[in-house]
Amino acid sequence: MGDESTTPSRRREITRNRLLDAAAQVFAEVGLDAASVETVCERAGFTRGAFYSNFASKEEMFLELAGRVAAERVGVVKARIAELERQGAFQTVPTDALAMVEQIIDISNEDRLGVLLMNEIRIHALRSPALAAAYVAQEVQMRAGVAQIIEDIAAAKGITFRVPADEAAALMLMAWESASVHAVMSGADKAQMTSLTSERLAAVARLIIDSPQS
Amino acid sequence: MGDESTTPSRRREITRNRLLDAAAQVFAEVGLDAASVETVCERAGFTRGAFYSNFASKEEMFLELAGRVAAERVGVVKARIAELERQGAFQTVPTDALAMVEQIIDISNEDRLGVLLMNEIRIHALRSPALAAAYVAQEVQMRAGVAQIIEDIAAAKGITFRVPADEAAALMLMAWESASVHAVMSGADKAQMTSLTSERLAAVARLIIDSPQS
DNA sequence: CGGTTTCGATACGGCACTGTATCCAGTACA
DNA sequence: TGTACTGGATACAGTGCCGTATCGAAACCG
Repeated sequence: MGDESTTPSRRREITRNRLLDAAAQVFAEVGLDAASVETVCERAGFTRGAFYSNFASKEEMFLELAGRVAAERVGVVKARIAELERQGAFQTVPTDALAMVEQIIDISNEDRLGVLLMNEIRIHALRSPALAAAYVAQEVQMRAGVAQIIEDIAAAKGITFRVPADEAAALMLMAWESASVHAVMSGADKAQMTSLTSERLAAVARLIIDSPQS
Repeated sequence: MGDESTTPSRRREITRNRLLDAAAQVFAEVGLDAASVETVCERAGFTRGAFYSNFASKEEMFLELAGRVAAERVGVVKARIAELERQGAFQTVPTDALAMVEQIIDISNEDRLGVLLMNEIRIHALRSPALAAAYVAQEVQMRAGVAQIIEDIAAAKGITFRVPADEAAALMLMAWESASVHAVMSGADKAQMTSLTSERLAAVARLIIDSPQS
């Protein structure tokens, strides 16, 4: 993905980002198809002129947004790994599965809109090969990252698992996604979301860990 | 929810169903918002006149469709339970987790469009309380049904689980949904879908079952 | 069989959104 | 500080879709 040709000019970059931010909100709220270009622009404080000067179409913009979201999510996990390794936190990580999970989750504390946006991306990925590619790529990265964390913790605490780290990671991500959806659907606020999600993830973690906890 | 006032007339019922069937296809293919009432009608072999004579709006129709799909899914599981109990099949169920799961799954052999439709319903349920209610109700029923099957199998084969049947059921459904999505997204055909899904489910089953298999 | 009712087709007005073409202002650079 | 250019606003024509109102024909019933 290279630069177009010339420097994208600082100003242009800013409006692009503001448009993308607004789009993330609007797409999450009403969905890609129901969202009009106009609504996105209003939210960003621009008119459609600015939009078509920066993006070829709503769909093209959505593709870029999806990539951006994916990159950001992966980045958060990567950063978390680095941070944990840097401060050697794995030794001090609590024994309790629930507390353990909560510590990891808290970083990627996703809100209602975030969940909606990811689901919006997902369903469109089910219909568009281009989006699907981006989506599965992100998922692979996420799984690798989570697997890394899992392995680190396991090594530090002498835990063994009943399944390979990669599969464990897949299960955790699956549970995380599922729990988020349930939380949002039952109208939970952010605190409840975190609570419900981490509880559910802890249950999976207990299932994965080889030795029954104390 | 009672009858409107008079008998809905055989003819009317038929066109309603044809419209609903067409809608299920179209909604699955392009999504609720992108689907025009006209497209649905064309697919069903009617004009918009027929539609507005039968439904107040596209959204109202979607709500009804969602309920119908939910009822049908639950019905399939219920029927499966009845069938298994009738023929006392639990004794003859294979020991291998994978074969076991495959036997159960094969009934609800869902295709690409089915997965798309369920995801479409789900994401709209995330935004509409009415749909959310229907969705979680269906999920509760499904979980209960699957839990029933799990308990029956466990009793028949003297297996114990590391988690309560209800939680095990939730995990299985979660894995099932997740695997279906992955299969569709990677462009798998129906056979591959079944294969991938049952493999994944078997992995979860192995994780849930108390004693490591033979 | 003839009247009545029901149901779906056809016709119409209207709206929201799209994409482009043109215009104006702020910015950079000499 | 003047000039060239970039970026966003405004204006416009076109399109698709919606929901209703009206009409014709098939089913229903005495």
